[in-house]
Amino acid sequence: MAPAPVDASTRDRIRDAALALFGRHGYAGASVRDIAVRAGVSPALVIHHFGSKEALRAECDALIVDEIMGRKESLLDGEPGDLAATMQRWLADVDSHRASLDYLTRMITDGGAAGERLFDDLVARTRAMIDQGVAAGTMRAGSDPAMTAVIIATHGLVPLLLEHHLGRALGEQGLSPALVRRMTLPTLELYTHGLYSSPAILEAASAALAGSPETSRGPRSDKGAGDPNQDPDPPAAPASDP
Amino acid sequence: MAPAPVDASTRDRIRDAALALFGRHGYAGASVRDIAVRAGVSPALVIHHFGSKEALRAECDALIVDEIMGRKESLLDGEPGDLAATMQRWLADVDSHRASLDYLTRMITDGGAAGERLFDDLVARTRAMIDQGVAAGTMRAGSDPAMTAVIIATHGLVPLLLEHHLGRALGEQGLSPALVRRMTLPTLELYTHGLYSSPAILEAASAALAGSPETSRGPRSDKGAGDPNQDPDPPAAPASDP
DNA sequence: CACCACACTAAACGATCGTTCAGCGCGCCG
DNA sequence: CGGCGCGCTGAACGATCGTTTAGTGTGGTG
Repeated sequence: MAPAPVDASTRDRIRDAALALFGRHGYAGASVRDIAVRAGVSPALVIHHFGSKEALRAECDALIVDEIMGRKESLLDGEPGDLAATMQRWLADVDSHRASLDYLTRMITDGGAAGERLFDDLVARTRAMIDQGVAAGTMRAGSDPAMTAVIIATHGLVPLLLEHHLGRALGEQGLSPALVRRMTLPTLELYTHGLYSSPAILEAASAALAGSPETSRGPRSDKGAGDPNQDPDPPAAPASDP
Repeated sequence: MAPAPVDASTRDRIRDAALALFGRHGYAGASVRDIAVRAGVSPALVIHHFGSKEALRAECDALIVDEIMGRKESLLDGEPGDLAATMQRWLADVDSHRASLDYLTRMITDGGAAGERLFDDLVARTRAMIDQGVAAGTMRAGSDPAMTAVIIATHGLVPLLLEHHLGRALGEQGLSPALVRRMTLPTLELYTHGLYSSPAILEAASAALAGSPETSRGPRSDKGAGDPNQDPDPPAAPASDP
């Protein structure tokens, strides 16, 4: 990896240092002084070049957006799947893109206009990819395409958001290439066969929601949440303890 | 909602204020003075009661863990699914549990021993639930049960982690009960039928991975290992840096 | 009443934050 | 050569941070 090439311009070195530290510690957690030390300059020079810490952040945002969306094509011109393709490429060698991926995670979690645009674009591209897959017959059409696209897109972000937990829970530190590869098959299994072996739960939930379209006081089956990790019994079963 | 009941003890009021502000702005983003103002006391009293800001955080952690795991049962005694069931109940009316859910999100994302234990426990319970489902015949057994449990568990956390984006992308603000309900069917569809209409992609990826178990120069099928969703990959956190 | 424990506060301390300021050195242009 | 722009720095400013200190009032107990 080449975090801080000495031959780069001083301004670029500061920007790269900011990108690395914002990504690792968050915007609030990375001080201008820390950034200056990493870039080998004085804190005053950081402000001199960028005007303020917030403006420096904006420039980092723009750089990452460029890197994700592709420098040469506009946001929506490429193939629908190329955002995912870009991320795939990044996955191939994690280490060299670690700073960018860290920063991307912060953009999505820290909240901000740039992060919102990035997320919305990711959802839009996922939606287009699904529509294309449905048209080609390789994917199933869901009952709520907009929501399905959001769900699929967010599921794709999980390894980014929970990298640390994923690595730790599986005996590695961080998200190694080996871990990424290990995720492939179980993920594809889930997206090919699902988890449930019968449509009983889906049908039960569907019937329950159709029966109580508004806030349901009645059926205890309001499983609303996004996870299937609810108890394996059908929606009618009550959930127990407080 | 009742954020600060006046009749509660002062100590509890401080703790509740800290929980709300830590959840909303993060640990670093919420100052002792802010917490004191919200609790209607002086900043010094916060330290007087809890010793330090970090100790206050620890008490908030413990409170939330208690609330999630259930006050009366030990962490692993209950039914395998009851952690998910608890989250289900919380999501059923998000507004009244807003502070706890926000804090839970921070615990998982901010990194810390309590958050790690929480995550690991969630994965363990998810694993147990899947094993139980497989034994009962209601779920399919995956090729990598440990990884499958991690994936399913993390997918369940998505609505929490990306609440803001989810709401915005779907035209609401935050995670409304209506939105939670709307997620139910598409999620269950995904977990029942999957996304792909044929096992072709899974089989291709399976063959490719079997052919190159170690660092693969990559199946040239552009989608090969990749599916729509896996985008991510994060950086690890090495120890050192200036 | 005397005494003390304790909830509680005002003020301040030292550290660190983002930012400003005055100035230094050096290369370029007249 | 003289001046000037500019990359760059050390020092400082004011704000805010977590925490400490010294102290006040009050209520219970001897």
